[in-house]
Amino acid sequence: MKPSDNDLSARKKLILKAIVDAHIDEGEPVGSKYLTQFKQLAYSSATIRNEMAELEAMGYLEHPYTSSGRVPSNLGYRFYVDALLQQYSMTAQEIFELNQLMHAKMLELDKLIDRATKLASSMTNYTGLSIKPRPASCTVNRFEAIPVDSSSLVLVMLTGVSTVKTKYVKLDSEFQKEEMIKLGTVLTECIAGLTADEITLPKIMEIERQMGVSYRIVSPAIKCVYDALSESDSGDVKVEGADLLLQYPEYSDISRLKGMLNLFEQKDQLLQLVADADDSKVNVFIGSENSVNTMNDSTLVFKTIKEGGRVVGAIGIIGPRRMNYSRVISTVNQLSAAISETVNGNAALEEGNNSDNN
Amino acid sequence: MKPSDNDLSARKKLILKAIVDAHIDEGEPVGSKYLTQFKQLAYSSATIRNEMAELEAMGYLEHPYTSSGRVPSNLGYRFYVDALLQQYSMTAQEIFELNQLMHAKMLELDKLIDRATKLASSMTNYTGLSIKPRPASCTVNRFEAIPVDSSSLVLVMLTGVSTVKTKYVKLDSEFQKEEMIKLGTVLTECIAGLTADEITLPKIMEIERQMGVSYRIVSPAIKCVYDALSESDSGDVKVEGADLLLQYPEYSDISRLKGMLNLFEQKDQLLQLVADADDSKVNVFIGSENSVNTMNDSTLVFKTIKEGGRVVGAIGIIGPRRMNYSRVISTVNQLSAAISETVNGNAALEEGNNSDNN
DNA sequence: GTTAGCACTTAACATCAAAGAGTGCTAAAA
DNA sequence: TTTTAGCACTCTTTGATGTTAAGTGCTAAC
Repeated sequence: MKPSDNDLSARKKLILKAIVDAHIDEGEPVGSKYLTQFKQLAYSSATIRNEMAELEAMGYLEHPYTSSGRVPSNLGYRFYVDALLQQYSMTAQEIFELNQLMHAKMLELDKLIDRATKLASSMTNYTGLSIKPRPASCTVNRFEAIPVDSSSLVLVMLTGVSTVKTKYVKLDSEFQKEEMIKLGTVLTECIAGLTADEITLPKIMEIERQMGVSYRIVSPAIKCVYDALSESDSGDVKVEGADLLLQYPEYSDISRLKGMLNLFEQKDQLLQLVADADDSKVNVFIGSENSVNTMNDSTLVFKTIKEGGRVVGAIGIIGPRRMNYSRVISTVNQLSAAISETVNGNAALEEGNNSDNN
Repeated sequence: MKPSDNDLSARKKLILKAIVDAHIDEGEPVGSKYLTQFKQLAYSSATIRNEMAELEAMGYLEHPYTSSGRVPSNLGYRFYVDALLQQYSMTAQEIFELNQLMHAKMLELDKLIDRATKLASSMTNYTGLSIKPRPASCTVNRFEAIPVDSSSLVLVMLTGVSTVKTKYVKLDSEFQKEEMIKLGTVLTECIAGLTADEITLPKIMEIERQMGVSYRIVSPAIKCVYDALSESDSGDVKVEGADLLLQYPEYSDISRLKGMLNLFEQKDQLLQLVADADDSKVNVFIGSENSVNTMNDSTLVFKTIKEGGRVVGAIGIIGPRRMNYSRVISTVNQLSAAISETVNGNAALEEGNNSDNN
């Protein structure tokens, strides 16, 4: 907070906040006369007008046209979010729903994120984003091979407390069950904990050596492992409640709506955004602050979810720039925190207190 | 085809087809004069006008208002699709892309369906639906338990050639690895092939009896099995390319667009639609022919995908009622057939001809 | 420093007229 | 009997015009 950034008189702050609040409520440019109705602003419209002109000169407000009320600029929203926003506190109902979610008997991270996103969307009435990033350096802690028949097996890969991957492996020729089972042990021994890039040719040769006469089983299997580690789980973005956007007048403009729907299709762009973001706090991208040019009148709020140290997902809310920030931010924060807690608490609860979790 | 249904003179058919084609092309009501430009219709506008009036009386055409061109009614489209449509033949490019998809080295049904849907959407320029119905009576052929530590294990359930489910099972107390492994064998012995409903108390007691002293391991595991069989995989609908809708003028109308986006959110409704549909052919739901009232100006085309005898998914295209039917129908047909083939060919290819499939 | 007053700007809305497209009907032609 | 030309009629679309209302900027007075 450099003084130059924050060089607003208390009255200017009051007025700016009132304008942003009013614009969020009403959705329309707010004029000086309208503001005089608030008793915190016991000034004439002319005075407020002067202040507004100055706020505009400083870049916090904008003029749609020569003479209509003011609208906050990106900078105005930014200042509002960073400095003027008061804490939102959840209602009993919301806390109840959140607890419901968290105590639901499911540990699967994916579904947890999906449900939290759905909840976030319905609680805020904006569109929710359930984001599962491409695991940057996914590793497998343990391999297990399950023979299906003489020429195929299922490779089960345990990657962490809440994720298991399976792949069907089709073999070139026939093998004994024992050979297949051995494959699991050998893979675990040789390449557990490695990323896709670290599986080098020498490693593979070592595996083949250990498999002895069944060395031909290795090549197709390794292919699957490689797939599972890299390409396979290539990140996913789910959109919850896109239709909710339509209730806000900003999206009556077809071209703006198109931009938004387009963005929803470009999952890569969203994944990138999340990948580049700050892990430690709620991220708020107001209007065109981020690289995504199509969302000039929208805001994206999201927070990542970490398991151990690694980002394993994110939940987000996207809606009109004119959104209820305090509510959205607190909802996203609480929900993501709750998930992180559940997922990470997991390991700590090793001894298991009841049979209700699976 | 009762004669009464098909009681249209050759000329009426010609005119109806011309009207539907023209309306699909132009998107606007088509008038009598416009039609005279086609040389198959070597009549004056007045003659055509008379025929149009009769077609309207028969219910095949509609009048937006007293005097503007005609638009096909649902019945008109229906007749067009059932009786007037000529076969579309794919371009070399399209056949190439389709083959690309099918020869891609992935057997996972889910991803196959997703990719096919994406392809269908991009080939037709309409929105794609990737549908994986709630498996009505999912059964597990084989269970395998993988010990993780002394109080948790991963239960791997093989349900078919291309599906594997895994569940983390958290146990009440500590068990030996051997006990866990035995659990897999016992489960396979006792409840392989059963649906969720068929797992009765006697069955469970039998499992516990067979587990002997480790009987306490059964209860949490059964819970997971139950989850996996019923609730868990509760059907999924993915929408590909919702933004494509916006290029068609019918969706410039916000309320119509809203109906569509709303429909996309109500996955249950779509799942139901697919569940009720005919397995054996491409289903075409024109306008409000189906129960979904919100899609009066849209058409849904889809075909289910079967593995063995069971419906395991569907791919569909949804777009304006005024869509390119021959193209959409053939695309959906080809893609779903290709997937069915790949999936079902699977079993037949047991001996494996190369290592390229996993 | 604050306020009242007033001229000015602009969007939004309603009204109106003219243009255009297409029909239905009648009567004539084939 | 079928087809066609002609014409009056209906309804949408478009553009122009004027009016209203909201809100600003500025100046001068408090």
